[in-house]
This record gives sequence, structure tokens and C-alpha cells, in this order.
Amino acid sequence: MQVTKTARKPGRALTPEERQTKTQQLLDAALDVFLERGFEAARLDEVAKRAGVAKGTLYLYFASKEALFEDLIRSLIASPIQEVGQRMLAQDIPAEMMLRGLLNWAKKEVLGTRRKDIARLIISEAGRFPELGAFYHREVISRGTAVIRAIVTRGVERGEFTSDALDRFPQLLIAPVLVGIIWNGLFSHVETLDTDGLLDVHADLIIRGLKGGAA
Amino acid sequence: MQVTKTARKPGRALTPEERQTKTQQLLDAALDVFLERGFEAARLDEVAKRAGVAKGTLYLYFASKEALFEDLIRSLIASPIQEVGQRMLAQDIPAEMMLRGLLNWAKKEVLGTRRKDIARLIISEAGRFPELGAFYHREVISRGTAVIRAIVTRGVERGEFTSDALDRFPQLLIAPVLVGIIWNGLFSHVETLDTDGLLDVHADLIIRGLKGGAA
Amino acid sequence: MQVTKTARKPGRALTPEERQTKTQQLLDAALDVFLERGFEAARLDEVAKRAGVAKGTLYLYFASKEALFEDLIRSLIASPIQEVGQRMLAQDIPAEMMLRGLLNWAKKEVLGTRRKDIARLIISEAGRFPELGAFYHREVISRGTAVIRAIVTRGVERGEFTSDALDRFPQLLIAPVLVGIIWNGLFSHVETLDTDGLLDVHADLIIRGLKGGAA
Amino acid sequence: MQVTKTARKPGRALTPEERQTKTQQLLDAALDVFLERGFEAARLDEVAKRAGVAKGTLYLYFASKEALFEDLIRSLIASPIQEVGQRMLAQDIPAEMMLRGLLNWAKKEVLGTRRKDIARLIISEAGRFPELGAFYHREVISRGTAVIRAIVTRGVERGEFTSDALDRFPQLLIAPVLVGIIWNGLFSHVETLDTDGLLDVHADLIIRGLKGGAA
DNA sequence: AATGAATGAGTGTTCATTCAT
DNA sequence: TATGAATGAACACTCATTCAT
Repeated sequence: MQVTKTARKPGRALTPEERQTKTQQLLDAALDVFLERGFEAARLDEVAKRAGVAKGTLYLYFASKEALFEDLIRSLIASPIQEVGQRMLAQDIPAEMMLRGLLNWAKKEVLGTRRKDIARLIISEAGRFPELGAFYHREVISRGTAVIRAIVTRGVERGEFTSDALDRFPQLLIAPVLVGIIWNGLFSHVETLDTDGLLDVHADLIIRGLKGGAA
Repeated sequence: MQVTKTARKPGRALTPEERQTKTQQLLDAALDVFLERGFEAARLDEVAKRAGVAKGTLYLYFASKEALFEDLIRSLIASPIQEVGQRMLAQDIPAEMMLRGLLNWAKKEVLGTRRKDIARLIISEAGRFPELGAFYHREVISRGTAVIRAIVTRGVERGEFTSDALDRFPQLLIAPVLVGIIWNGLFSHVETLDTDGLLDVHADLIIRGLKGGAA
Repeated sequence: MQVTKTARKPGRALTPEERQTKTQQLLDAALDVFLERGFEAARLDEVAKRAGVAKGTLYLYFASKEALFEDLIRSLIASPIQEVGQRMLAQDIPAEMMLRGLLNWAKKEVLGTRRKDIARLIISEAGRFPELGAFYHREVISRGTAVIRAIVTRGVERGEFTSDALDRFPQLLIAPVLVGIIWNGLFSHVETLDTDGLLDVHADLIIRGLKGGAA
Repeated sequence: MQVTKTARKPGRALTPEERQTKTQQLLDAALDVFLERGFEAARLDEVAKRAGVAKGTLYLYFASKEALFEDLIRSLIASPIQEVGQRMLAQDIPAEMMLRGLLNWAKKEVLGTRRKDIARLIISEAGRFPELGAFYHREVISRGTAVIRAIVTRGVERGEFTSDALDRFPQLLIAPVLVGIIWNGLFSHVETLDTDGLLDVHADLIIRGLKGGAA
């Protein structure tokens, strides 16, 4: 997580890109510290040190610790999930493959990247930042559930699925993703969870459940 | 929340039971405050006030804020899940019913009580208390997974289940419980999740998955 | 201005008098520092040091720097002027003697005590504390002007004075008191002003003015 | 307040007049801010913004905030009072008229202009700038008192005045000017003082006092 | 045993000052 | 000459911890 120290230029105006770059460096450092310590325990001194700037510099980019935290979360919550969903739905493949595609995407793009850390940060802290919770719900959660519902509905219409369980509770599809994130956040030192295997088995199980038998 | 003010004894010596009772009062007050604010933001002033004692008194019972927090979590992590599991296994009922029984127990005894809040506290804070994570894993998680595995194994042996998915990843059974806890912790103001419905549908789905069809 | 260090008693509850005494010690220290540096430049560290307490202790007695300042001013603005005025008016002496009595009182009780410093503090800072200005006006100024007016009115009624100048502008009586305060606050190193002489001459001059001649 | 933005010359060398002009612009902006906030609370950011320059530019013209303040006060303390006094003394008019002329000048040129604010600034802040106090005394006060003394002496010599009160304490003449300045600085929201009336009545009263009767 | 006043290190934040451009 | 981004010491205020009573 070392920050590539850009040459110090106390002088002339920053171009928008330079400012953007610097902002990103600060956010990177902030993410590290917030992840390690949580919002309250995170020290701006530490953030500044890791970003290689003076503490005062932070305030040229963010109005307060809280603003830094919120900007951080916002900047990280791009919601590519919707795009993935659209791509899936655009193809003419079985709904089953769509759901598997979604979970594979989660394996690669969430559990395999920093996004999992961000999710953990949100899970830990959003309780005390209600606006942030609402924001996350609007930008990520509601879009994700919409995509899942669309896929399942199509699967039911086409006769692939006999159950509308995921239409009623799309959360069931991503529940194991959450478990993976939390588990490895809390217990990785004790017993690492093979999240890829977890999601593979989950996919099989839930697909079987949706296709159902006599039940 | 409820401070049963015991008569103040300015004098000498507490019997072990008295000390036990007082300790419990302090822990009760501490739980409230830690739940509302999280570890860092929790104020010992507030804990003392709610317990109806002076701040200094806390230090007669707990060595530090951190010790208080850890003692609190430890005291809360009794692991009734194992007992429930044993009770299930002791009966001669289908494995399916055992799994459903486990989820119903979770509905009533976790999501329906303060245990859900405690779980959320652990999820939020245990990252910074590695020992506590290990402790929780040992006392609760590993026992829970053992119970699930035992049930599933029996189900497979008896021919009820065709899949050993839950033997490999028992986490899949309780994943929706976690989702329920987190969701209502973060988004209840925006969109409340019907956790009972969630778990019912989950039960149906996973049982169907385990029983499998042609697959 | 050394504070008489009371024995440190970190222990049991303070009696109201003890608390009162301590509060007074803190206010004494605060007055010194505010006088030397002004509100903004005054350092609470310095106040605490002079009072012989830790910085945090200040906050057990005052909610903030601003509250400390306001409490300080309030505690200092007892308004004995009214009492003096009443005493004067109760006697059956010439109005001239009353005015002289007032100015002598100012010499002794204002210019000769810390009250002059307080006045200077108010003059310097009240511009940024409007409430304090209003408070001072209500508690001190308006009462003082009322007393002066009462005396002058009586003087006119009794035929002692031919001019009602001080009834219209009672400020003219105390203007030299202000000058004395400010002068010695600003120029005492350069040229000390004999404020006693100033007020004596002022008394003579204004009395002559009020008694008037043909003019 | 009014920022006459001079054309930016990114290039070289300022003529002495240009430098002079710019310096004046900075001082103008500084005066506004110091008047509004006082020395400590004044922000150089604000000064720079109002002057339409970058904060760093201030340091090309003034060595520090303190130097800026002192230069500002120095630049404002031109002492027209002496000139007025000389003009008075040059005329062959009664000393009474000279004193009245002085007070009328104060009404128009001090209380009626920004000079009153500057005086208040000095009164409030000079306590912490001893050099400034000495400078002000030398440039303004001593000259003013000299003028008053000269007038009164002439008045006594010519038999106009029977009292040398103002020779001993020339401060008595300008005391009400001070009161006017301070009063309206502190209490104008509560009770505005009619400073013109105040000085008129003061003039009458003091003249009568100086002319005296039997006394 | 219980108190609660006292402590003081530590935090977020500000702002006069610097200096590479 | 002018800039303005960067600095970092300094401050008001907090709060876990201590200890004389």
C-alpha cells in the first residue's frame, strides 16, 4: 500500500488531473487506515503519514475526517454490478448461466479485489452513518437486487426455474458472498474460508433449488 | 437499560454472589452503550451512568475499557447452538426437519432477540480484537458448523440428501441469517427485510437443493 | 497573582464552598491571562498552569473557553455603583457632594482595584461578545446612568445646578474614568496619568459647569 | 473593501509608485479585516482574498501578520490634529471658539469617519503592542495634548478662562470623544448614543467650567 | 468497596508562514 | 513578481485512567 510519492510541488496551480491523482493517493492511504482501525480509531496523522503529506494537507482536499470517510466510500462505490447484469441479460443464455456468471463476477471482482474490504468497512461503520447506508442501498444494493430479480423472472418465464424464491428474496443469492467477506475478515487467521469453493457449491445448490424437483 | 439499583453498601466485603450480580449490572449497561456507539465511540462515563455507579467503580471490576469489552463479549457468547443441535440429533426426525429446526431456532433466538445485535457488534469490532475473533470461532462458529455437518452427514447417510454441499460449506446454511442481521442493521430505515420470510424461503430452497433432482 | 494552592483532593465530593473556592481560583487565573493576552490569544494551558491544575480540570468547571470568559466577566460585574448611589441619595447632602462622592468612589473602588482591568477587558472584547455587551449595559451602565440622573435632577430641583447637562448625558461624568483606565492601559510605560488628580480636576470643572454663571 | 484590481503583471520589476499603490491596497483590505475581527481573529486568508491577491503575496510586502498590523496602524496615524490646532492658533479668535472648533473637528473627522473605528482598534489591541502604544502616544496623543494646552494657556493669558484645568489635564477635553467611540462600539445595539449632542453639551459645560464664576 | 475530582496524553482542526514554480 | 499548495506547530477540547478519601 505504499504511496508512490509524487514530486513535491508547493508551487503553481494543480491541473485537475494532478489534483485528481493526489486526491486518489490520499483516499488510498485513508482506505488502509480506516480498514485497519475503523472510523473512530483511525488517526488522520496516520493517513497523512502513509500518503506522505503533512496533516494539514488533508484539509486542502477534505473538509473533515467524516467528509474524508464519506468521500472515500462514495468514490469506491461505483456500481459495475448493474453493468454486468445488463450484459448478462443482453445475451441469449440460460438464466442459470446468468446467475453463475453473476457469482463468478463476484468471486473475481469483489472477493478478489479491494471491493471486499470496502464492503467490510461499510458493514462495520454504516450503522453510524445513516446517509451512507441509504446511499449504498440506492447505488449498489437496489441495483443488484433488481438485476437478480430480472434474471430470475426470465428464468421462471422460460420454464427454467420452478421457484421464484430469488424474486422474493434476491438477498439469498449474495448471502454467501457476505459470509465470505466477513469470515475472512474475522477468522482468516484461524480458519481461512475457500470463498471460491463456497460460491461454486452455493451456485450448484441454489440452481438445483430453483429448478426444484417434486419438492 | 434497566438499572436495578442494589442498596449501596459503603462498608466492607462483597460476597461472591454480590460481586457477580454487580458485574452483571455493569456488563448490561456496557452492552447497551457498545451496541449504540461501537467500541471506540462508547464512553465509560455513559456506561457508569447507566449502571448507576461512579466511573472509578468500573475499574474495580474491569482492568480497562478493552477488558470490559472482551469480558462482555465472552459473557454473551454462550453457545446454545450446540445444545440445540444435540437436542435435534437426539431426536429421530428427518435431517430436513433438523435443518428447519435450526433455522427456526435462529429466527426466534437470534433474529428475535438481542443476540442479533451482539452478532453485529462482533462483526463490526472483532476485526480489531483478534483474540476475540479466535474465541468466537472456537466457542460458537466451530460448534455451529459441527452441528450442521453432523446433521447433513446423517441426512446423506440416510439417503435424504443427495448433496454434501453443507458438509463442505456449512456456512451456506447460516449465510442468510447473517444477511438478515446486517441488512436490518444498515438498511432498516430504507427497506426493512422480512427475515422470517427470508429464512423460510431459504429453508425451502436449500432443502430442495440438498435433495436435488437429476441435477 | 499566585494562586494559593489548596491541597489536592482527588477524592470525595466537594462541598459547595470548596467548589466555589476552586472556581474562584480558576477565575482569578483566567482574569490574569485574559488581561495580558486578550480573549483570542489567551491560552487555556496558561490559565491551568497559573491556577495550578491540569488543563482538563478547567472543563470540570467551565464548558468552554468562551463560557469561562463569560462566567469571568459576569462574576466580576457586581454592580455596587447602584448601592453607592442609593446611599448618597439617602443622605441629605448637596448634590455637588454626591457627585464628588461618586467620583471619589470611582477613584478608590474602580481605578484603585482590579475593576479597572475588568473594564478594560470589556472595552477590548465586548465588541465580539454582543450578549456580554448587553449584559454589562443592563447590569452596570444603565444603573450608573440612572444614579447620576437622579442626583442631577435633585440638584436642579434644589437650585444647586443651573444645567441639566448630566441629565441629558450622564456619560460626561464618567468619561474621565474611562480615559484614566484606557490611558494607563496603553501609555503607562510612556507617561503615567495621575488619575486621582484627573478626577479631582474633573470634579471641580464639571461642578463649576453645572452651577454655571451668567455663562 | 473596494478592490481596485490592478492589471496583473506576471513579469518583472515594479516601479516605486506601483509598489506603493499595491501596498495601499493590501493595507485597505487589512484594515477592513482587523476592524471586523481584531488582531488575533483576523485571518490573512481573508485579507488576501479581499485584496485580490494570493496569500503568499502578502509576504512580499509585509514580514509577518504582526508587521502588517503595525504598518497598518502607523499608516493610519497621520496626525491631522496638530494641523487643525495650528490652524486654530493662527487665527485671532477666542480660545473658547478654538476649543469648540476642536470638538467640532472631532465630531466630523473622527466620530463621523472611519477614524473612530481605528481608534477603537488601537484601544483594543495596543495593550499587546507596546511599541505601537508608544508610537501612537508620540504621534497623536502628545501632539493633541500640546495643542489643547496651547489653546488653554492662551485663553488664560487673555483672561478668557479662569481655570487651568485643561492645562493640567488636557485629556478632559477629549474624554467624551473616547466615550462616544467606545459606547457606540459596545452598546449601539442596545442604546445608541447621540455623540454630536454629547460633544455639544460637553463643550458648553466645559467652557462654563473654564470660565468659572466665583468658584 | 466505592467514589468522583483530577489528570494529561492524545485528537481533529486551524492558520501563519514557506518556497518551488 | 506573484502564486497557492504544502507545511507543521499550536490549540481547544476529550476521555480513559488514577487515587486520596
